[in-house]
Amino acid sequence: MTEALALPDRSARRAALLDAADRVVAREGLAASMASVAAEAGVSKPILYRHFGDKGGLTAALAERHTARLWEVLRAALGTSGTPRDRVEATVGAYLAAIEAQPQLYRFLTAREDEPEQVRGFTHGLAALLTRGIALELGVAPGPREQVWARGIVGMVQATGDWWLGTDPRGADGLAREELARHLTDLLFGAYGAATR
Amino acid sequence: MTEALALPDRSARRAALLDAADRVVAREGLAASMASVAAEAGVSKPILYRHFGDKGGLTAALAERHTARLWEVLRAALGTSGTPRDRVEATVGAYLAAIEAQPQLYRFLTAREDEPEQVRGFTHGLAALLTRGIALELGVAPGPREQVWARGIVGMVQATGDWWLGTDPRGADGLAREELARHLTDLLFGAYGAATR
DNA sequence: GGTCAGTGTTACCGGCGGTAACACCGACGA
DNA sequence: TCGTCGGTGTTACCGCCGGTAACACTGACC
Repeated sequence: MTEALALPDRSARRAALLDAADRVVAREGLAASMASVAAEAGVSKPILYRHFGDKGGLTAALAERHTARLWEVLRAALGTSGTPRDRVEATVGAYLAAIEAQPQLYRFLTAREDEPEQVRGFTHGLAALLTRGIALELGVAPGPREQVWARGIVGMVQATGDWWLGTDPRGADGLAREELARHLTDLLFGAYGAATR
Repeated sequence: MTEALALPDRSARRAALLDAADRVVAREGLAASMASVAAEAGVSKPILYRHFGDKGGLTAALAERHTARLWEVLRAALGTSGTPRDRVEATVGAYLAAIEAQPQLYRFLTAREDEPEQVRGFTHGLAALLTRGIALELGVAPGPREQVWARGIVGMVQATGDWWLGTDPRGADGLAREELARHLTDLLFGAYGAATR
């Protein structure tokens, strides 16, 4: 009974809280605290905790909200016509474009998610998606090899992306996004091995 | 009360403090705090801070102490006779063996090193080492491509290693170290691209 | 009109990284 | 013999964090 009234209200509030979290994360990045999110939303902390449980819950909710859009972009990139290499390069480039557009958000989402087997997690979801994608492209069932490859590729792109965001675009090591994507794709397609042969 | 310590000079004290830090990190991992390190060493916090400046300084000192040994191991692995692929697999395996032997330590050292351009850093050092190694193996001067590849490989191995340490060795996704190293080496040598062709 | 669930608040907790302020002690010049 | 002075140690604190207990208000329902 009361739920019929509470539910729409709750979901609207939740959206408003997430809006506030978005703004704070965009402004403060990794340093975004629960207190600042609450202040930004014009409410007090316990409201935040009643909605999301703890900070991990807020992070997960934030991730869900943004990954939907990222999934679409990545899926589109994976659907690129051309060689498998083209598809990988497009996908890597799309991911890099996403983190370049909202660097603070992605730094926040990929920040060391503390040990307690947080099944939900941005990186975890990304790896799971990629595991399926790889298995599909290879035409096999997902196994340990696909899992390892997916984790590895995600780690590789995240690590280089993180480093890249910290470099001066105009500095000596300034690198265009396309060039970074090309180097990474080369690596994934055995350019290192080929060069040493 | 505090008796003792036949006038240890600064470097001896420093070594004792690092010994204590080693023990605490091995025991508490990421949760290791400055207070516990001080307690373990039987001194008070300000002593720690006078020696290392801040927590980043302690971490850097800990890293220097252990990376020397790791560098040797990796260099030995890179000197393996055989194909380039053999060398890469041996190197990846050596790194995985190191983090398997002291998981808590490596989790601590690779934990998100906060933004403030901490030039010293375990991951940074590793990437720099690998950049030179790759350039050497390719017979070229280190450039953007080598930097990207090094960062990428380090990120890839760290990410998978981290994930692997968290899996149950006896579980369904239990994976032997050698198998993980082999999958990663396959990936680096273009097995994914080859399989999709 | 009294009860009661839900929504909101304030004010607190323990723990963190980091530091100010003070106590002690041996060396040394008068 | 005394006084000062620098180095080494301590205690006790700061501000901030994530998280919560305890209480105030409000409005629907018997």
